[in-house]
Amino acid sequence: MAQITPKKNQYALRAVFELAKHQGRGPTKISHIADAQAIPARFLEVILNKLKHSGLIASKRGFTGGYFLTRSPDEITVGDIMNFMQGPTRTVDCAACLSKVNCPSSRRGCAFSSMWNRVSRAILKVYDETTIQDLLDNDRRLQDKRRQSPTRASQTKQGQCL
Amino acid sequence: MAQITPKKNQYALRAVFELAKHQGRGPTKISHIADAQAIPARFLEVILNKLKHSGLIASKRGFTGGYFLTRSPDEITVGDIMNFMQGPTRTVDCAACLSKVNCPSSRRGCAFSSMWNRVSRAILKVYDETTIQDLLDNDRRLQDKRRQSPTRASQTKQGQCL
DNA sequence: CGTATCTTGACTAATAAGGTCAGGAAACTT
DNA sequence: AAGTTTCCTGACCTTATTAGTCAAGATACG
Repeated sequence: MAQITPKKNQYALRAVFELAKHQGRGPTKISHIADAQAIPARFLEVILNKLKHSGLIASKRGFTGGYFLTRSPDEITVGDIMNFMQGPTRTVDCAACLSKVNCPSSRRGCAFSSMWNRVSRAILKVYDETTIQDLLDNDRRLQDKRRQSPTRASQTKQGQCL
Repeated sequence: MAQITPKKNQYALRAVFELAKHQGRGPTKISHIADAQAIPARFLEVILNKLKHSGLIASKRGFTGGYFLTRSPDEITVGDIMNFMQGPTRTVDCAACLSKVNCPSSRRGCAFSSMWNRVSRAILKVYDETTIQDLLDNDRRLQDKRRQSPTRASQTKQGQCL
């Protein structure tokens, strides 16, 4: 099935989400994030390292080291993460043009370009409107629900679902 | 770069678009569509054949054969094509869930699921709102513009741009 | 010093996308 | 009826992208 966004980006998002959970309580280790969010640790190393270059997260080495957010969760949007992870914008020059060289899209568009642009913007809009804090709130709300009426689902290990 | 939708789907859309251009003038041959829309002919065979199973298009064999639409272009949406091309919906069960087995998404959701669902719906909405006729109208409008102020871009072979 | 952590780039494996081929079946033309 | 032109079908191949691993190094703490 066509994925909305590559796993790598999902991992990045979930890692930031996990960091947000620990916000204010010192650095969080890769190994912990990997565990909590069910991400292959070695792969996560690569991702977090890349993500560091965005400035959204920072790190500290050594025994008490780990990663942490540089801003509060309500000042980070999903869009910040997604945009960084997939180079600059899917929006420009005729999003899905097959032959960018000959496509005069940016000046005049082609029959399809306006639709692709609307799609791109629609996706971006959702990402930009969603902050990490929103996700934390979702999470909290769901946990409360589960506490009220526990089921088999509530036993499931954390971090399985993106 | 991450593609919004695979080329196969883009080809399908462009093929239907091309058929719409010839609507009412008898079947259009694969070879013509392939040519007009710059799609590899052999690949297009596969795509059109699949698309036939959606009922959106039909075919006729033999010397005067080819493909044609079964409804008028304003009764076909891009969503019809996209939905058919990529199996049933990207929306259900936690669109991007990593571990569908353990994910209780459909009943309770996870912190991320509501966002993924909003993304899916946003995409689908654009697709569903756009008819093939809309694309034809775009195309017509752009051609008129070009006729008024011809540039190098206007010389470009047709069908390069999705 | 020793251990635990991040850092980095190069490497490999798996999967999906993109595309091709050959042989057959229908339908028209003459 | 013969021949040609088209669609039909499934199996096949190739390439690009995604996913993931590894090893050696650098930093920091105790």
